[in-house]
Amino acid sequence: MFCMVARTVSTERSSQLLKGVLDMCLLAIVAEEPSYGYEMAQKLRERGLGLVSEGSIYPLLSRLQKQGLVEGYQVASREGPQRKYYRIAEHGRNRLDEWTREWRELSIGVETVLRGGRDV
Amino acid sequence: MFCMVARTVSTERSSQLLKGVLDMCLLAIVAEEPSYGYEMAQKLRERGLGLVSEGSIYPLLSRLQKQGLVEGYQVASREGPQRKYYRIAEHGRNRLDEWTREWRELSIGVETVLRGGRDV
DNA sequence: GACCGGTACCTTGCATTGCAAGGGGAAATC
DNA sequence: GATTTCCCCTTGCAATGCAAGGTACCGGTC
Repeated sequence: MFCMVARTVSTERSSQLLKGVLDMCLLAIVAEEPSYGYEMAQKLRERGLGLVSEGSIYPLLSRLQKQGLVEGYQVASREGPQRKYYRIAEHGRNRLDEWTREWRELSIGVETVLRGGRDV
Repeated sequence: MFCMVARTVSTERSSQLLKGVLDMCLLAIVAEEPSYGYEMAQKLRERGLGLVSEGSIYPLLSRLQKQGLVEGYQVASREGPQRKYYRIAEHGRNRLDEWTREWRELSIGVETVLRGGRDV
């Protein structure tokens, strides 16, 4: 009843951290194997990115498709409406590599700053 | 003359990754020892976050001050105009810890996704 | 056959954040 | 006195993710 407050990890704040990372994550999930929006949201949750909302995912997938990084196709389902699957495109795989590199560079930089510029 | 193009690592993209991270970084720098805007920009550059622009730093510092996370004070300099130093406030130190925790959580989550949910 | 919960997708309005591009002024060096 | 380095600030602007809302399909139950 009153548990909905409990695990709001810190939504407003953390959602800012997601900026520029979400599209990379979706691309990474699709690179592994084709998937559809609803399932991607679940996977993100499983892997510790529970704060991602569906409202962010669908527009993003459209954008990725428009950019030619993924390809979409319809598949019927026995447990609900049609699913819109996405698979990664050649172009998307390269982009994912770039983004991953940039992300790691930034990530290392941030850690360096957090540690006061000492050691690694 | 035409060298300004050379090291544009990938600004537009990477700047998105900074969202929600920059204030934490500034706080971390100030937590280490008091500093001023211009110097913070240099430190960020040294530590691998060269893409940060001064235009982002000054408004951010004002915000941090308004939120009571840092305190500002003027100091004369022999090598130019007055410097506006900032030191971390009690409240800021706690906030930095929170933000750091959240950042690491997210960071781990992203890595997990990038690795396809396998291993750590 | 009416209803419900889970599945699955999408849109609008909004707030936050960082940037580029501009400006100004102090001290030192030439 | 002109230039350079230092040091601060502001005004648009664009990108991104969210909340909140809506639609619709399906299988099962009553």
